[in-house]
Amino acid sequence: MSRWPSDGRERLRQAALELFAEQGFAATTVPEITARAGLTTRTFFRHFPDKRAVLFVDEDEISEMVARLMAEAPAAVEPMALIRDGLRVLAETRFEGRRPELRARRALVATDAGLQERDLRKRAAMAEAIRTGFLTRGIDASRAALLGEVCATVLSLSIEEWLDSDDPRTLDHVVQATFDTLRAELG
Amino acid sequence: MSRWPSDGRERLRQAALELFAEQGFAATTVPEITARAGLTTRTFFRHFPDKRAVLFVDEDEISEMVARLMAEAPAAVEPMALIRDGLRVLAETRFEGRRPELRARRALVATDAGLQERDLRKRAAMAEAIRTGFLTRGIDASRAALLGEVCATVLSLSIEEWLDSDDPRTLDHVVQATFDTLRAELG
DNA sequence: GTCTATATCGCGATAGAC
DNA sequence: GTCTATCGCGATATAGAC
Repeated sequence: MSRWPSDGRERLRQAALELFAEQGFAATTVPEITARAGLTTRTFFRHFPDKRAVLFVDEDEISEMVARLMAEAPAAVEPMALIRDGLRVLAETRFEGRRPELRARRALVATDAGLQERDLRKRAAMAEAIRTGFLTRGIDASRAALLGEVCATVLSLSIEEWLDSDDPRTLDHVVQATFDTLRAELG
Repeated sequence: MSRWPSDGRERLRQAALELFAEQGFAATTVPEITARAGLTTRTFFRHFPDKRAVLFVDEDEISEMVARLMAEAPAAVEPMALIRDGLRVLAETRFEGRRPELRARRALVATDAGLQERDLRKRAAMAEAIRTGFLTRGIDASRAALLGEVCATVLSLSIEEWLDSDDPRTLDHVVQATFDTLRAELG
């Protein structure tokens, strides 16, 4: 057995989420978090690059998932079809069924400017992953960048609408509706 | 008369930009900046909310400009026409002729994650200003949000392309070309 | 203007897993 | 032995309170 209870990272995450919920993000200090987790301040920064990172542990996972989905799709699949299918998979595996949890997280992020900026970086990372995926598939640079940004935009707006409402539409339905609205707007 | 040469804010900004260029953003401390400007650390934070803000002094101005342009346009102007004209004005008054300066700024922002996040917030602020403008003009909420985001996306991608190349196209031309590409992509 | 809290990170030591 | 997680101490910068 280890001298220290294992999985310190997860204990730190749990403690941090509890404290953020109890007293807010800004009012919670790293020493408070580590005290609750039974660790030291220094240890916190070995696991997380900064205090905000606790709320964005899955940031990289989405980009990796996007990269994998795009790499695995047959070369013949057209860009917009790939986007449609990819967003459906993303919606079903990472969003559907988590509405309450995601709402709570959104409310917390809304309380702090630093968290909002970090959230924007997450969106940018997704756009970048899509751009890279299309470049790898042989799409030219400006088309790839445009597809990445539009895809990230449509997804984030759709998530907002989906979280705002209580109607039983799935996120994927909202995404398709957003694309339709966009087409109508530009056309 | 003041005991100190006036316009401390501008001296701070100059000193900061020099030091950022000489040694990088992260390696430059606020005490260093204020020492060069002949002021105290406290004075720096009276003028700027944080170290990054030095590079984003015009952040609010663009949002205000967007709000004004949208409020002044006749009610009969269609959304996409308003966007087209608004982006043209923005491109001509705030970007055209500043390519070298904007390139240097972009290179600096690229060196620091914190600066990139702040840059993303600037983009988000613009999208939000456009969204609010359309809401005021009576457009429904989801259309307004979509128009704001798409507009911000097209502008930022166009700026990137315009800064990347040395060709003599104006930013406004690149913006229109980006809209055309987007239409083709979705259609 | 001064003072202070807090975030962040570098370094060397230590404990246990393998 | 090596590798990794942790500790304890301390330094510095940012940022805000007073």
